[in-house]
Amino acid sequence: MLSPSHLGAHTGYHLRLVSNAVSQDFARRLEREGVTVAEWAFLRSLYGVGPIAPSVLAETMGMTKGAISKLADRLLAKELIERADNPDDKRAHTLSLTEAGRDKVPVLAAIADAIETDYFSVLAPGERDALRRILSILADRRGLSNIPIN
Amino acid sequence: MLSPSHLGAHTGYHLRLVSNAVSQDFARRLEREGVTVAEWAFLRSLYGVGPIAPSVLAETMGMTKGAISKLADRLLAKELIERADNPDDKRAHTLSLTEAGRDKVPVLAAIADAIETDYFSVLAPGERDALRRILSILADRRGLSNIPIN
DNA sequence: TATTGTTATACTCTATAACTATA
DNA sequence: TATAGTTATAGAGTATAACAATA
Repeated sequence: MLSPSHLGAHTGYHLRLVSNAVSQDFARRLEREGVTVAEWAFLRSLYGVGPIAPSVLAETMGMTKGAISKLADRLLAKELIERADNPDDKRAHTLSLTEAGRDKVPVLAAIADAIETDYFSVLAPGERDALRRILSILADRRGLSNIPIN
Repeated sequence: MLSPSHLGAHTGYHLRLVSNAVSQDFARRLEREGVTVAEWAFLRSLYGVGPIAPSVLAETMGMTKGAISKLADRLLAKELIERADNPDDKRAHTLSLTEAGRDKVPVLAAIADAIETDYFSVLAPGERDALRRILSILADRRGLSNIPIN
């Protein structure tokens, strides 16, 4: 090899470039609503379902129990979620949205929708479909199902 | 709207899902060489060019001066870069690769190449081209040129 | 006064592991 | 012993701002 490949030679570089821009913009807009991207994913995961154990959330969100605990602490402090004891197992408990949390989800979803439009409406419909299809191929191949936070 | 859009409804979600997987795998492999993704980008930016001022690096890498200072401190400690005074301006100085740093870059580039193959060779050539083209459209539209770190 | 660069502070996310309480 | 969850620690990234030295 004559010279080591440069940063832009890799698809992953371009992927991160666009992904980070979208995520950072999303994070900035969510910040005005007082939540982070991780908190949005957490709240959305709780929306429309019954009380969930932290361990289940850790599994579906691809985070450790410790990370879920910290996130839950913040959301409890913001009174967007609430904790309840599990009567069957005194070690365990469940998390669910408060009324304020339930009200918040559609507001946050609207922000996510706005980001989608702002960033991806420059693509022709066929292009956006192609992007989604290619990303699905890559995700499926790796068995990715966790919720991306960064 | 009947129900707030779900996490997977947004292209940005799928973008982060794949981008994070690639980056985290890349970070894990770089870790064995004792560097982070940010350090790789830093080192590659210094490769093949003359001594560079931290402020210039901050600009090209899209990081603050403070972040560049911290990165530079780590790379100095690892003896992969060196600092030199600027004789024309006593406030300023420049950064450049040490011999060890120059030797390291091709090794790290090979890791980046391996990641490229591992993740993206599942795509047909036309698909990979389409992905690169679509990402370019999105990056150009936003004037993105910074080096993505996450 | 403005600029170069360092340093300090603070916050998010990540990972590991020690720990408590209960099973 | 094993499991549910919390808490502690540490590292990497982000951002803002105070600061020293020099222009």
